[in-house]
Amino acid sequence: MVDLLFRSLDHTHAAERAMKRSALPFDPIDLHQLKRSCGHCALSELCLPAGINQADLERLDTAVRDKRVLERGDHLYRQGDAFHSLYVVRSGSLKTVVESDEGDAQILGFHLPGELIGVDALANDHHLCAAEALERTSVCELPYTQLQQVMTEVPSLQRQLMRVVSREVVAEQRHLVMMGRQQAQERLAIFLRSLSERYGRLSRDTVTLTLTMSRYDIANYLGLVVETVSRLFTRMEAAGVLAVSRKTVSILKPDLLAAMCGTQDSGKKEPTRR
Amino acid sequence: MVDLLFRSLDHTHAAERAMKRSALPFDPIDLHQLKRSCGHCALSELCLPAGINQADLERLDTAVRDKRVLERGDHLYRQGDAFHSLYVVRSGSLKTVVESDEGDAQILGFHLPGELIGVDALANDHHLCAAEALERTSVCELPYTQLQQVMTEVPSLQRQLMRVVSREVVAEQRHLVMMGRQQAQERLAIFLRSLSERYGRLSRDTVTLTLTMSRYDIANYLGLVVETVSRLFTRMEAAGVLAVSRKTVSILKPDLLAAMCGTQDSGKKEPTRR
DNA sequence: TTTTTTGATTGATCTGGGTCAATGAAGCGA
DNA sequence: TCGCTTCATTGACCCAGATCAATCAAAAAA
Repeated sequence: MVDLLFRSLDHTHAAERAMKRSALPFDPIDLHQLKRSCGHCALSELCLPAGINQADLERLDTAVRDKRVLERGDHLYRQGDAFHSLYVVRSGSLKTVVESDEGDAQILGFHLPGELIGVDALANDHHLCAAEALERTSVCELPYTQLQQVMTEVPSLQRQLMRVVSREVVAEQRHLVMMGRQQAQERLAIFLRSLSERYGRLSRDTVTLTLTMSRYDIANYLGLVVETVSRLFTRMEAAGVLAVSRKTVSILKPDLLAAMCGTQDSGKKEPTRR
Repeated sequence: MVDLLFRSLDHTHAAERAMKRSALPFDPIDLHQLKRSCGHCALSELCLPAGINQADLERLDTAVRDKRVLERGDHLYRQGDAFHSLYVVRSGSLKTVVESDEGDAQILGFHLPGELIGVDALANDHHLCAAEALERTSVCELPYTQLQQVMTEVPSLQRQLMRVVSREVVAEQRHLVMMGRQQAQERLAIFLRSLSERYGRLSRDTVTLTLTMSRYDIANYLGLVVETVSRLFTRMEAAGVLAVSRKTVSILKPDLLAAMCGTQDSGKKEPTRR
């Protein structure tokens, strides 16, 4: 809750960091990735290239700038920054956060590989939220003017972008329903299931999740308080549904977890209306 | 909380209604509007045509099907319906609602003239929420395949559509922040101010608002219960901020209302974290 | 017109989850 | 290694807003 002096060009800082880093020893991920194109990307089916043919893919590659790498806590962009590019997460994870004038923040989402961020900035050419890396994270940068150009030439890309943006809208809607209708325990259950499912799409382990965000982040995202989240983890572990150890959470009883997502009326008949 | 039998084609019903209606006496609005094109529409600056030149506007018109008119309570589409078109509200207002398996609903938004709805359906070709008219409402239908075609020919339209979609994302984000961080009174204050501001953009009275939605709808939208909303109206009227009479709400002290939007700490120093 | 239904308001009471406070347990820089 | 800071957990208490219930008014049906 301190400095929110808008820096219009975070890019410069990132560039500096990138240069420093390349002078450092072992950083094999970076080097590999720089050579890769959308056509060879493991994420292609989740990402913009989905359903686009080979020739058009090459065209798309011209609109993708070199990947950027962020360390934990680095900002991809800050609230108020001028808009230049959309970003696709390549590896790692980020959170997007809006901060109100009063100083309190709301986390809008956690973003895993293959997911697009920055769409909110299209409305008025400024980022309305900040994007911050939760761990070492690399992203593909899509400078928007170039992307637009390619889209006019490749209609299927235009269609695909709309689809991806729509996914973003849907995710926000689900978040909204959670905030409006769900009880605390349901929220956490939904969050964990959704995370597990998204891990699954990335062909990761869907049972043992490694949370890259803090309890504070989880609580904030769920519209709760950190103490409540902590208590819920404890309770769900006691119920045998989860095994919790710090950042590592294992889903021991997926069916029970799923049951906790609905309005878990363990006695009432009619669902609460509110 | 009753019938959610998905009808894949609500269009047919609307068509029937339209025919019936045209046989009825006085309905001058309809007749006028049918003649109008995007180029002459009073909403053009708020809507898709914004920033598009005359020649391209004519092209856009080819992608806009005849307007549809809905009566209060009519559905523009239902949850689960197959996706065909986006819609722009022309006059009147609608609400979009998701209903969970458990039967309880969450209102995602209220939609005024110039606003686009249906974007969430692009993700998987099915509407994930229902859109229901709150009063007699007319919309412009944009069949998506045609819209796509025109967009490939008119890049500025493509850009503009992304901008409008982005506005939708931003609105959802604001809703989310409200649900996550704001107290009950702040939520209502924010809601009223936002409504007033949107009325202003439509050059309507920003002081005396005519609410087209019920208290239940407002409460649901705000993640509250109808009793709470009712009490808040009473309290804000007692405080001299509002004059409330059924569906008509006048903002007597806009500055006070604005002050109620922030975390109104009438004593505390640090803003609550949560 | 009267009856019925639906929407809105108000009061009394209860509770889920927030607030406050204390204690551990990592991680980290020096 | 030792403080120091940050993150996480747990307990005791409290309150904003939900629930329950009753009344009233408007609108729709009869």
